[in-house]
Amino acid sequence: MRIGELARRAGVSTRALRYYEEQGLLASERTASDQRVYAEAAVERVRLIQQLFTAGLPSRTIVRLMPSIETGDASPESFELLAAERDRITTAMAELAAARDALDRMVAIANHPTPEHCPALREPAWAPYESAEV
Amino acid sequence: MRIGELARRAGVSTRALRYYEEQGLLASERTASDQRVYAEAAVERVRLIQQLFTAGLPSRTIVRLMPSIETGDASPESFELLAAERDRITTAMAELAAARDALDRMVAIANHPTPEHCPALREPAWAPYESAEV
DNA sequence: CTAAAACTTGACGTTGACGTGAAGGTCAAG
DNA sequence: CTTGACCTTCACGTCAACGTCAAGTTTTAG
Repeated sequence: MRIGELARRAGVSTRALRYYEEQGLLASERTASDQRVYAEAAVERVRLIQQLFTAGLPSRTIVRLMPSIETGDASPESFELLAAERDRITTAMAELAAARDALDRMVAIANHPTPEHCPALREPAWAPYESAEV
Repeated sequence: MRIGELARRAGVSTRALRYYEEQGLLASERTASDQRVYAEAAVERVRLIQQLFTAGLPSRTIVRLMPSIETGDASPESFELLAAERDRITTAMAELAAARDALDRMVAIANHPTPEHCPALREPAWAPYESAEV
């Protein structure tokens, strides 16, 4: 398949696919007139790349994981990289949960007509801030 | 307190604090010679801002939430915004979990000497990709 | 009094994953 | 044959949250 069909099927732009190739994330065969040709597996490959981008992995890191993706082996460096990224993602999830809790506290307080009775007010991670004391 | 102390206590740079003020996220009093002066509550305020940044909220959105933060009220628009961001964070957490699972599958496969016996190979979200069929 | 530390505004630089033309070749259909 | 969809490379633009000088002022310590 050519680049337009892959883009549609994988849900990305053709520009993104050329960018992936430029970064060494996605190989392609070429026709006699230099048009890119992809195998079926490229669709899922692109979706995996997108997933890793969404998880905050930069392209350089994904490139370094490519050998493991292609061959299914685990060089000790790749393994370490996988573990490190796994930890980073877990940390990011915890930070998201903390931020969501902060928003939830704001919602809870906003819903209370008498905030004096709300225990969340006594853990003021978002303490009211009127102005500075000169 | 002045900007340097606030920066140290909140764990950010002075540049960041001036940026927050520029974006309307953090007010400050000024001395006669225009130096910034902050109240104690600014420390936690900055930490909240950092937490929301970490959660992916852009400064424009945080600015729009500021009235709720300051007054503790819930204008319907602020409430909608809070709910929308909460949902976005929940979605982001799910995406992170999915990416982490993908990395875990790679680890699991790498640990298997005989991948034919590994059931994860039959859900190839990361299907092997050698080259395109011309 | 003086030197260092801290502060001010202003303005350009960085990073990553693309967007967006420009200027032109290629390919299936009528 | 020609039109229009699709493709190529090249290259500059974008956005956000700051980093990093520059050049001058203010505050603090000795």
